[in-house]
Amino acid sequence: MPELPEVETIARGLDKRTAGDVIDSVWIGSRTQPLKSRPDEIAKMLEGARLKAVRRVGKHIAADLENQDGSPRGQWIIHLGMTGRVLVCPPEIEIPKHTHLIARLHSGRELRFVDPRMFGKLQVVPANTFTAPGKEPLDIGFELFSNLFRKRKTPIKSALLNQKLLSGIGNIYADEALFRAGVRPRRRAASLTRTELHKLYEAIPVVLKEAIAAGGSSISDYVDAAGEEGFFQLQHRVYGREGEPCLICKTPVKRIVISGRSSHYCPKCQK
DNA sequence: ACTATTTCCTGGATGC
DNA sequence: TGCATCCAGGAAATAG
Repeated sequence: MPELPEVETIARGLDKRTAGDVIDSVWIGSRTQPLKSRPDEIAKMLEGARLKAVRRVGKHIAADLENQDGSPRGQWIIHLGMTGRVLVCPPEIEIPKHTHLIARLHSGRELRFVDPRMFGKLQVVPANTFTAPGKEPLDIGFELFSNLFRKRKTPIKSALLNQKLLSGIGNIYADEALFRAGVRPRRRAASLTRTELHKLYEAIPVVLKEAIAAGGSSISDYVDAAGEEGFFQLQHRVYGREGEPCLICKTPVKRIVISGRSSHYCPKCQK
C-alpha cells in the first residue's frame, strides 16, 4: 500500500519520465468513485496541458501543469489509496481492468491511472493551491512534532495515521517507527515521555528514508514497465510478522487491532 | 474540539 | 470445485 516512501518514489519516477510532455487528450472511465473533481473539469484541465513537474505532497502525487505559453494552469492531484497505480506505457500495452483514466501524451505514450479498489482519488485544483493536510514528517522540527502529540488521548498508532497531524505515514511505517522507538502502539499519545517522543521523532525519518532508498529501484521498474512487476520489497521488522521472532530479542511479534487497523509490535522491546 | 466507528470497494485467502 | 465469508486499509462521513 502506497505510503510516503512509495509515493515519493513513484512521483520521482513520473517526473523523470513525463516532465515536459504534453497531454493531448484524456479518456475517463464511467466509475465516479475515484474522481474527486467532475470528469469535465478534469478533462478541461488536463487536455492541452504541459506536465511541468511531478512531486509528492503527503501521500498525494501532485503534477504541476502549465499552458503552452508557460503560464501556470493548475495542478493534477492523484491519491493512490490502497491499490492505485500510475503507469506510463506505450498505447499498445493492453489496458488493465479497473483503468479509470488514460492521458495520451504527445510523446506517444500513455499515462494510466488504475485502481481496482477505488480508494484512490483524482482531482484538479488551481495552480499552487494544493497542500498536505498535516506536517511533512521529513521536515518537521521536534518542538512542533511534540506539540502535535503530547495532548492527545488517542493511541499513538492512531495519531501517527492521522494525516492532519503528519502527512504520509500509513499502517506499515507507523508500526515500523514505533518498533524502532520502543513504544507500544496502544499507548496514549499523551502518555509518551519527552524521551520517547524524541525517539519516535528520530525513528520516523530514518524508517521513511530507508524505505525510499530500498524501494526506489523496484518502484521505478514498476512505473517503467507495463505494470505487473512486484511491489517494492522492504525489510519489515514487525509489520506482517505476527508470531515470528523479534529480530532483536526473539520474542514472538504480536498483532493487535487498534481502531480497525492491524498493529504489530514486540511485547518485550516496546513499552 | 476530539475521538471512535462506519463506510466505501475488490481480490485474495480461508472454510465448509 | 464451488460458493460464501472474511479481511486488507486511506480517509471521508457520521455519531457520540
